[in-house]
Amino acid sequence: MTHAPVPPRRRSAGDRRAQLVAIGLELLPTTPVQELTIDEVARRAGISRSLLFHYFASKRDYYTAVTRAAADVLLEHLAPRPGLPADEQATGMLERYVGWVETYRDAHLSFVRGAAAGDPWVAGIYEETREALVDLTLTALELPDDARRRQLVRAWFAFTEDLVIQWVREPTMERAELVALLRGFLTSLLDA
Amino acid sequence: MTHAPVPPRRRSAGDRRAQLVAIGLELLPTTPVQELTIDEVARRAGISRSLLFHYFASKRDYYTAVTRAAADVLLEHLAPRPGLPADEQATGMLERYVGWVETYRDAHLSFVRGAAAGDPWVAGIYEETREALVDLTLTALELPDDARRRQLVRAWFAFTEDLVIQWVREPTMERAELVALLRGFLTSLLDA
DNA sequence: GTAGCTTGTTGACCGTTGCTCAGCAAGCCG
DNA sequence: CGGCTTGCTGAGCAACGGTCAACAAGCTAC
Repeated sequence: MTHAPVPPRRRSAGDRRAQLVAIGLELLPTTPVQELTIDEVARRAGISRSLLFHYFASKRDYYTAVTRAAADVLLEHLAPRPGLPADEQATGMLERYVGWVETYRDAHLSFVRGAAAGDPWVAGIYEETREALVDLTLTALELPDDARRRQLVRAWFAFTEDLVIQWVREPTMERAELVALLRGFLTSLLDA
Repeated sequence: MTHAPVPPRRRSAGDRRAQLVAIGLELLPTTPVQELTIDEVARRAGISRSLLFHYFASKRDYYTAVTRAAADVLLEHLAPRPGLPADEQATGMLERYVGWVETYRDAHLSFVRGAAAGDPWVAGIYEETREALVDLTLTALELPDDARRRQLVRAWFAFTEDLVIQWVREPTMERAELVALLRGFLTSLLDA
């Protein structure tokens, strides 16, 4: 009698899609998005490659879905908490951002890397995410958004991203100091 | 009588290597580094795939060589001009950097993108380049380099990179203003 | 000039991977 | 039971990275 090696179950379309995206998210921390192979994902899901192509038209279609899912989780985590005074929202977001990078280090780095990577589609998704973050920040600061301000906030976010990632790897200052520094630069940038 | 379609010539090892890297550099602006195919490169060089593998052990080996070549060109362009007073060096570098991005827009974007991309080897090369730029900046400012300062300068460079790329796409201020803003940001960062 | 060495160069072949397609089979309704 | 929808598979193709044995261009040595 052999241990029947997981008899493949029939699932609803929604379930399968969700399962496949979830597998992609699990793999994200260890593998750059575009490098994960269809074979591997299908194997983990216990299905054939063909089935994956039934749900996602192409490999790109698949990993953009995974990337978008990752972006959504991040955005939701950073979303402003209602009921706080407006000027604390920005600081709160910053603190949540730092906490996020601290907690999900590798996964986040993988996400950022994959996002900036060669593939224009994935890059596009990350662009959207950044724009959304800029929107969040500007409304949190109750500032109107002209083109110039958007550019500055976006660049400030690049600064933040880089510094936080470095800081997590080698903390050269107190956590509070880091947040204060980032916060201070944002305001001084927008005042000038 | 047929037009002999470019009779393949025998070249010295050095020539071939240089030619192949040059082709990679030409392709950089239009194609993310890791996505250029060996077939395409070989075809452009008028040689067989096999020959490329004779000079580069693997595809990765090839495109890291291309990436390194691109990085070298950039570094050389930014290198401090001897004979200038120390405090003008930083501004000069900044201006050359802005000019560089203005001139080579797509190629540079492709380089940055490819550099941050999934492949750890390519990412490593870009890391080195950034570190070298940080070194250049710190010595230009005649500052000692502790870990904290390095982090700040690196993050500032991320800021600069992002802002300049955005600015080239949509100039929201005068060129001089941009350079002054970046320069001012750097000094105020290092004073705090 | 021809034998022989070095070395630039190639074509044939292999394994993997993204992707297609015809068709099987599980569940459900009549 | 027959027939319908639909989740699902296996065989197979094309493209790509990579290997290998062998050819051939140019040089030197006799």
